[in-house]
Amino acid sequence: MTSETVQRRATGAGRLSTQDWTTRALQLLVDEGVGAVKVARLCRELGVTKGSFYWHFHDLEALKKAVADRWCAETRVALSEMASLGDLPPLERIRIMATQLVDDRSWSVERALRDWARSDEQVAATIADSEQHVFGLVQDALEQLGHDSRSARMRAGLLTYAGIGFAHGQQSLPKPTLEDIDDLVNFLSSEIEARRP
Amino acid sequence: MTSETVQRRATGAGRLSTQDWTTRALQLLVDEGVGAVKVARLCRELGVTKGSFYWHFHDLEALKKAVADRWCAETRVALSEMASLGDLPPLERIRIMATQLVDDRSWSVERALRDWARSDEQVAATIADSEQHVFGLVQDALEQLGHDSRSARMRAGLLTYAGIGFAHGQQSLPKPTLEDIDDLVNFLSSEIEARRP
DNA sequence: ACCTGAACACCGTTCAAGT
DNA sequence: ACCTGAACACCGTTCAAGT
Repeated sequence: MTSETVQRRATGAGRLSTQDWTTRALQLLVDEGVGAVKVARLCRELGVTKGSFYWHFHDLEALKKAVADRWCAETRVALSEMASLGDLPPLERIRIMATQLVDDRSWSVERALRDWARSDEQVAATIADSEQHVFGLVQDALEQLGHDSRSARMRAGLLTYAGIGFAHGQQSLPKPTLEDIDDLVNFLSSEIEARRP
Repeated sequence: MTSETVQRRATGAGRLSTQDWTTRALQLLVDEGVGAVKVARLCRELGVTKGSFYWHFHDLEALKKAVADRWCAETRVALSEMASLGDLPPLERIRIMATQLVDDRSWSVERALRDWARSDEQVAATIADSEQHVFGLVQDALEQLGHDSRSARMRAGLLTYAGIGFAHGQQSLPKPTLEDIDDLVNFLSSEIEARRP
C-alpha cells in the first residue's frame, strides 16, 4: 500500500490534523466494523508512531468521540434538510421520509455507530438525538393530518422503530417495494381505527 | 470474587466442559457486550490457564460459534411455543406477539448476537431464521383476519421491523405502554385503508 | 506544536510437557 | 482426556526526548 503517503500529502505539510485521524477511522469503521478501529492499525496506515496518536487524542475513547461527533454533524445536516420539507403537505413528507428510511442510505455507518453506542455514552447520546428528531417529524406530520397525539405517537413510533429495524435486519425479510411504501403511508395516515372496547 | 470456584464446583469434578465455557461467555456477552468475551478474561474467571481454553476450542471464533449455536437452540424453543398459539384467535396471537416483542425479553442477547452476525455467517443465518419465523406468524394471523396477502405482508413487515428496531433503539423513544399496544394491534388489524388513486 | 523511541501491561495463539 | 507453563506477536498507554 502506498496510498498512506498520498493520504498524508493530501493533508498538507506532512503533519496530521484531527480530521485526518477521524477520516481514516470512519473509513475503517464502515469498511471493517468496530473491531478494525485500533490505534496500532491507524498509525500503521497513516505512517506515524503511536506517540503521535496520543498527542492528538487522550485515548481510543476520545478518537471514537471525535468520529461520532463528526458523523453527528453530518447527520444533522441531512436531518435539517428533512425538516425543511415543512411546507410540503404532511402526507408527502411522511412518504419522503419513509422512502429515505428504506433507501440505500448510509446504513452501514449508522449500524456501526449503533454498535459503538452500546459501549460509548457519547455516541449513544448522538444517536438518541437523531432518533428523536425523526420521530418528532413524523409525529408532527400525523398531528397536522388531524390525528390526536396518542394516535400520532403510536404510529410515528411504529414507523421510526421499523426504520431502525430495517437498518439492522438481516436481508431475510422482503424488502419493501415502492408500492409497499405507498400502501404503508396510506395505512399510517388512515382514519382512526375502529376502537374495540 | 470467589464465585469462580463455585462455578467450577457446580460443573462436577473440577474439569471443565464446553457448556461451562459457553455459559460464562453468554453471561459476559449479555452483561458487558461483545468486547468482554475474551480468552484471558474467561480463563481468569474459570480459574484455568489459556491452554485449557485452546484444548476445548480452536480459537475465539469457535467459542463464539458455540455460544451462538446454544442461543439458537434456545430461541427455537421459544419460537415453537409461539407457533403453538395456533388455536387462539388471530387477533389475540398478534397481541401476544406484540407484547412479547416489547417486553423485557432477552433483548440484550439478541442485540449482541446481531452485532455478532455481521461478522459471522452462522450467527447471521440463525437470526435470519427467527426473523422470518416471526414475520410468517404475523402474516398468517393477518390473512386469517381477511387481509389480502399484499396488505398482510406490508403490515406484518412493519410490525416485525418495528420489533427489531425496538431491540436496537436507544431508549430515547417513548416505550410503548400496554394501551399503546392495544392501539397498535387494533391499528394493524383494522380494515383495509382507503386507497387514494 | 507535533512526533519518535523505548518501555510496560495485557491479550490471542501455540506447543511441549505434565497428570 | 484435560490442563500447566512458557513462549511469541500484537495492541493500548505513558513518557522522556527530539525537531
